[in-house]
Amino acid sequence: MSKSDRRDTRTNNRNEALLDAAATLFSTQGFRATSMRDIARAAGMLPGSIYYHYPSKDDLLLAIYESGVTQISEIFDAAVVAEHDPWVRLETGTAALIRAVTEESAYTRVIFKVTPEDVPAYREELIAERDRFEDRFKALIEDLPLKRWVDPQLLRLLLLGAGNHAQLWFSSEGSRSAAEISNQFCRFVRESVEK
Amino acid sequence: MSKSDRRDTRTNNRNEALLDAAATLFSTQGFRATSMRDIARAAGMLPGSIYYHYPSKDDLLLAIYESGVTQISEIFDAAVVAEHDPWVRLETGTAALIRAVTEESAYTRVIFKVTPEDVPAYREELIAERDRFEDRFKALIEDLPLKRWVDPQLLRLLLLGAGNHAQLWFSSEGSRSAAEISNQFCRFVRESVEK
DNA sequence: TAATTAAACAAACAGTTGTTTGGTAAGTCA
DNA sequence: TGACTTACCAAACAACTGTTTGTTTAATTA
Repeated sequence: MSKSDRRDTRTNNRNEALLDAAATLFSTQGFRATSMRDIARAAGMLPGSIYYHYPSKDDLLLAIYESGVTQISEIFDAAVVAEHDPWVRLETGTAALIRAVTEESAYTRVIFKVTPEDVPAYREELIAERDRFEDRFKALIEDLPLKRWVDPQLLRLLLLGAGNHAQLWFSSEGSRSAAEISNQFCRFVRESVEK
Repeated sequence: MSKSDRRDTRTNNRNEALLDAAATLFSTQGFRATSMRDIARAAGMLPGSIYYHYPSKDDLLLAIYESGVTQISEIFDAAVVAEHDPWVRLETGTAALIRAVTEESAYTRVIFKVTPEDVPAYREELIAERDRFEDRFKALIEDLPLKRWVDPQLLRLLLLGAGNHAQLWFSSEGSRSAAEISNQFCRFVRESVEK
């Protein structure tokens, strides 16, 4: 173990527990409903100690957001890369989205629970982060052979909006898996819009 | 003008201005981001005066929610009642939904901006109010002649979710009207799912 | 071993939150 | 006219908010 490794280990040790605690609380209660004291308690430290790691509550969220978008992007890419048919790619990508919204990690769920409007100071930054993922979804739609009357942007917003909304009704004990939901959603549109 | 009329007029005079102010703020900033002082200022009264009309901030929201659901239900019914073809009914109903989410009154927009989880004390009540509207949408879906493999519940959640999400991207100066969006959304699914 | 640094604690800060209290002017009604 | 009610104001309340400060402990480094 090198010097810098040992140092990083020590440096990031409680930092990770802090991020985990904050991500869990933000993803379940929301940003505004979660206080720094809530986070500190869950992370096993005092409120003031958080400020050694992050200069503000907003910065704490930004760090979680960045990590969450990186995670969902990797999950998405991994699911899609193996497929070649554009419709299969759309279905596996949509399934990855629904998993990220409803299950997966607290970090990915934060992205869909906390809206950029909750943090005016970092509104632009959070939107830019989101776009890092949504651009991937956009590319998937653009590869589809669509009828001339179809507005690809609206097709994207239909699926993205429905996926986002799954957060409110999806239950992991429920009868339908993310894959089944994704399969239905894509079948709902394919025959109508495919050229 | 009868006694009770005159009394109601006086009683509800500023009450209405208060509700309007609160609905406007809740629908734009959200529930938690809006303080009683914000509302009082917008309504032209002092913070404490609000408590003459409503016993708590939560009750104020509940009143707005009830009014909003009544409004959207009337708008929805009025749009749908004139049509007989189930697909046309779905399209006009969806258009009414999108209008209620994005334009229309502050009261209808509050329903989609403020989630029941924002007000734990009235969570059940708010969900029940929402259902008053969503049941209408459900009935529309149930009237559609669908292929056997189609799960009507998921079809409902697809359209409802996408409509809900329009709140985040719809712009009234944008190129697409609520009717055009609704038309596209319904065409996206019809040929695929229709028996 | 001595100096430095990482990572926290303990306690307070100023501001904001929803809410309560006591008072009051104007309108209603017997 | 006098009792009562409506609809507010003015001021305070306790609790909570994100954040800052000074201090301390333990590990690392020179």
